[in-house]
Amino acid sequence: MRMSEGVEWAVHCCLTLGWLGDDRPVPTSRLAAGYELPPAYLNKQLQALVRAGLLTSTPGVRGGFRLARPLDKITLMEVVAAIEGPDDAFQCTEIRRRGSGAESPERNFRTPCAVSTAMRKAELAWRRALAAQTLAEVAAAAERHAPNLGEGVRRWYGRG
Amino acid sequence: MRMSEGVEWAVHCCLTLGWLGDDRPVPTSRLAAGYELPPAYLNKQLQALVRAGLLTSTPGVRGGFRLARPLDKITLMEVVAAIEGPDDAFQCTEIRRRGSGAESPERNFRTPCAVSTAMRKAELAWRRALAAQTLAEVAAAAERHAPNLGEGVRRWYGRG
DNA sequence: GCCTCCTTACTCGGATATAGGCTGTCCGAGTGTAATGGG
DNA sequence: CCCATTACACTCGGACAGCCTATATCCGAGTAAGGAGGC
Repeated sequence: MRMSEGVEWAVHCCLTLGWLGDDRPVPTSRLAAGYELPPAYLNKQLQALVRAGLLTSTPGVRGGFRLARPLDKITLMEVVAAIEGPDDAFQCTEIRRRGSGAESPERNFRTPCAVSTAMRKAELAWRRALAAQTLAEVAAAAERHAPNLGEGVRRWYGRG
Repeated sequence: MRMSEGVEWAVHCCLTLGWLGDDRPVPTSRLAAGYELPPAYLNKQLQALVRAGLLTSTPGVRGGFRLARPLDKITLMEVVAAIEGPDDAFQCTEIRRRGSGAESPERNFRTPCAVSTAMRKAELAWRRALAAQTLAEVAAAAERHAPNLGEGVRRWYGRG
């Protein structure tokens, strides 16, 4: 079970957009250069963030992406869901009904599968932990070890 | 991010072995028939459980697999780790060091990446929730809705 | 009748194909800019 | 000098290949059972 690499890219790009701060959109090419990522593929990931309502895109010459909301209104859960999709990692295929289960009609399969319930319980804890952290908190944690991080980013993007 | 289907198979097979109860090993072909699963591929998953120390295998005519420990000594975390491997779902590739980061030598990259830390925090919650649930508890939850479940399984496997 | 040996069938274990999804790339539609020509 | 027009360069957006892992399968090594033969 490996999470898509796009999640890492998406979180970092959102943080960068937050540090830049102003409302001028940033094109994919610039963000890709800022992390040495393949521009076209990064664009694909940013499109997913737009569809999820986390970013807004503006076409045209001075176009690009900007945050749809401030960082303290975006949770890690939203970014992960935007890239990875809404499905749970564990997907119950109801194998309990097949084979031996099919031959015991006295069992009621209306009640949810106990295995699925247990796995879902754990995933819920994961989702809660993701939803409890906003991107603003992550940005603050990053700046705790590098106080002038935002300034450096603004300088690199030519927005000092 | 989709978890391997083998996790579901592994948990259900362990529960079945627990319900059978006795020490006679159960071959893969029988377990596969009990859930209508491809026998050879199920065997591969059970091999992983053996390597993880959850099952023991015995070759030969009356061979097969049996539980290495009782169900209350096996957690969901162990089964997931046995099938999915020990790696975290989110793998930090340190993109912060590339591009703009490479040109700011004043930043200290000794401290862990804040994004990675936040994601790891959520995954830790997931792992804790998995480790807090034993297979015995899952089996008990399943029997709560179907009291004679174990008996039905034993009958199907010819061990009434 | 009992013990030993041998054949045999069955099981696990790893090596080998196949498929689906993530990764990566390319090209077209659209838009704001900037130059250019006319008034 | 000012304004309208037009060509253009740049951006997003979706459609198109490549690779890597999960899925599925097959065959060989090993083992214990069960039967046959000899004592």
